Amino acid sequence: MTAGVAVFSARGFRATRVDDIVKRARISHGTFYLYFSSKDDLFEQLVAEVASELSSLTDSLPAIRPTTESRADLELWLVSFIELYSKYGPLIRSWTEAERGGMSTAEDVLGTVADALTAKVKIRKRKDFDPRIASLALLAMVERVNYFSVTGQVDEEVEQLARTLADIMLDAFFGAQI
Amino acid sequence: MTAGVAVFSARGFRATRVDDIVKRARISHGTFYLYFSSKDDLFEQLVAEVASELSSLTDSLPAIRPTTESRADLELWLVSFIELYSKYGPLIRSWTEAERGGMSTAEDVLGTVADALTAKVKIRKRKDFDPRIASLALLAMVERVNYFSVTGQVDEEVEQLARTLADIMLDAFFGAQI
Amino acid sequence: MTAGVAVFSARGFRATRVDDIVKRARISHGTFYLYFSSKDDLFEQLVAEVASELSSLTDSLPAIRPTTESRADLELWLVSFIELYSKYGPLIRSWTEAERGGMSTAEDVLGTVADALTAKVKIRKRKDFDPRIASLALLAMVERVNYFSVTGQVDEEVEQLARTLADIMLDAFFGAQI
Amino acid sequence: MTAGVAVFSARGFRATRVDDIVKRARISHGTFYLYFSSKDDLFEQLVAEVASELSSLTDSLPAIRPTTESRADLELWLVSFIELYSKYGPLIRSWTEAERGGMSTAEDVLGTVADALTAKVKIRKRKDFDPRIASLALLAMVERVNYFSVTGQVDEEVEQLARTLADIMLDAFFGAQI
DNA sequence: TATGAATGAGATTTCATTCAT
DNA sequence: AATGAATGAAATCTCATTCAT
Repeated sequence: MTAGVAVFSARGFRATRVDDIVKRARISHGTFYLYFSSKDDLFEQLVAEVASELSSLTDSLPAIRPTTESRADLELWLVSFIELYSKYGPLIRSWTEAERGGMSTAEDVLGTVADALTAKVKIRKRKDFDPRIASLALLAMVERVNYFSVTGQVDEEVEQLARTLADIMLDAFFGAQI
Repeated sequence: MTAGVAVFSARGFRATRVDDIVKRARISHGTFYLYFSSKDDLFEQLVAEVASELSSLTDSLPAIRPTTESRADLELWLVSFIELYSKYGPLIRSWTEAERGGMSTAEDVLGTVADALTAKVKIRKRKDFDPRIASLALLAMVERVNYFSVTGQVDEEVEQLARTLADIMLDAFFGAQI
Repeated sequence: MTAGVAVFSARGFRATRVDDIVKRARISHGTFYLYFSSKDDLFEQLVAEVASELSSLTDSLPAIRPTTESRADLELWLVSFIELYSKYGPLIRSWTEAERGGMSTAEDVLGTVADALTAKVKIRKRKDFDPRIASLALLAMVERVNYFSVTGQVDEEVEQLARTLADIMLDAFFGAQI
Repeated sequence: MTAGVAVFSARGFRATRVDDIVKRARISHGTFYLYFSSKDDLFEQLVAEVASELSSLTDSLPAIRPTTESRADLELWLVSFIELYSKYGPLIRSWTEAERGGMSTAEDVLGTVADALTAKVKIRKRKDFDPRIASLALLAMVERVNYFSVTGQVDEEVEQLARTLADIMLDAFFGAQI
């Protein structure tokens, strides 16, 4: 599974051959099929793992309020979120690869996280925009910034990133900096 | 090329067979190879087209200031940006699929747009965060929201989306609502 | 036909595409098929031309005797033979490419020349070897030496080559230098 | 590889389909590509093998002197050379087919053998001709005679052929029969 | 439990030939 | 008489999966 994460992340789902995976894992093709019924199966197991971690993280999302404590909580949560993305970001991207019939998509899962975030916004100072859209937007933001961070195109510390993103999120939700 | 956009968008790069493309274009395999030297070649031409449109759009990005006029300009620009994404979003996503050796990546191009955006922010009220990160973040946001919009998971009008996103961007840059 | 000789010579029969030929001749595919019913047809016409020239040359082969005059005649003839090979050598080689059903092969034609040569050897001083084998051998020799000459790996004048080859041939037939 | 020799010999490089090879070898296409990365690759491996055998044979070439012992040695060597040609002759011919970029050509290799032969001629009674040309010429002769022998157009025993060819060679080099 | 050679269906690509203009 | 875009049959090559050991 570790090899799977590595290779799917590097090449995307369709482009990775099970040969790539078994070579990296230093096992034989036969052994691969002893543990996974197919390439799809491995991918689905991986995705289930990510979805589950993402779901736990979602459950731990703090209430979002325009207060200093809430801000600190959000920053901490964002650090975890960013770290999850550091590990699984490219895998989640490859999950997005179109037409994987039946399987829940990365977008579905992120939609769920966005819904949770929406639900956590306790006070709405701004009546003029849909908090769900904002949530979606903000998660995308986290994801992308993390991607650039991972690829070395942005070189801030995780804590600094979390701070910047928390700023943007709180401004977005409450219309002014705390 | 139109058929190419359609099929690559629907199925992703690796998953589309040139047979899908020629069937949709109602031409033969032979004809396909008359105009494109390979499946990769078609994809690269498509990508070049998108990159070029994105580049033109980037050039037309207005100055970002905490004023009402600037806000209106930004909203208009965002409408164009969203529309470009409506057309090419899934293609850009499939562009991300795996290391496509040599070719400039979707991320590279978006990084350029982010740089342009950064340069357009004329007044910086907030000294505490990197405008480049903010730009990256905000574009990701636009992209994602658009995706949900295209797939029908969000059903606001383009204008309403542009308004919401402009709000978030200006708040992010200037720390307060105009 | 000129383009055909050039391209078949350079790439061999199977490897040349009619596209190569029409590009070099600066005509269209349509025009090609106006004059030749197929790629095979062009090749066969070319081959017929070569076979005919070779046949004329064969007819002019002088009697081979261990005399100074005969030697001079043979040298002159070899000059013509070498020149024919300079022009058509690679084409004849590509003619050799196996399995060209029905068509007379390059080997058949060279066999005919060898038979003619055999018939021209008027006096046999050496009873211990088959003049037909010698003829075959000697023609091969001319062909090969010419090939190296054409490709610049041997840089003697045609006349010098003819002299050397005449020496070998006469020695071969009569067992001693004239 | 055995199947490859057989089919390339019978049909030439371009004309043989990998389907011909796998059918003859009674394996699947997949298996073929397990061992050879392409049709070209198999051919190159075959060619390397031939070049290596030819090179060994070249190393064993005896010194050429106008003596009875030398003559016997040369005859023995020619038998080996003819036998090599019986096995690989048509393959070597198909090697000649067209520019096969990068790969050493059959002509290059034969040039090497000719150089070795030149170097082995210990005494030069005749100052009037280039031994390299003679060597080239003589090898061509062996090759061609062998071809006719293989195709049944000449039906002498290998030993008899070797004898005839040795005669021609020694006459050529020393200007008189031993 | 592990292996890896073998498979074959399916993908991409080539190119001689045609035919409407 | 000439064109060249279009064709499609046939070739090359890929890779997820199996199975005898």
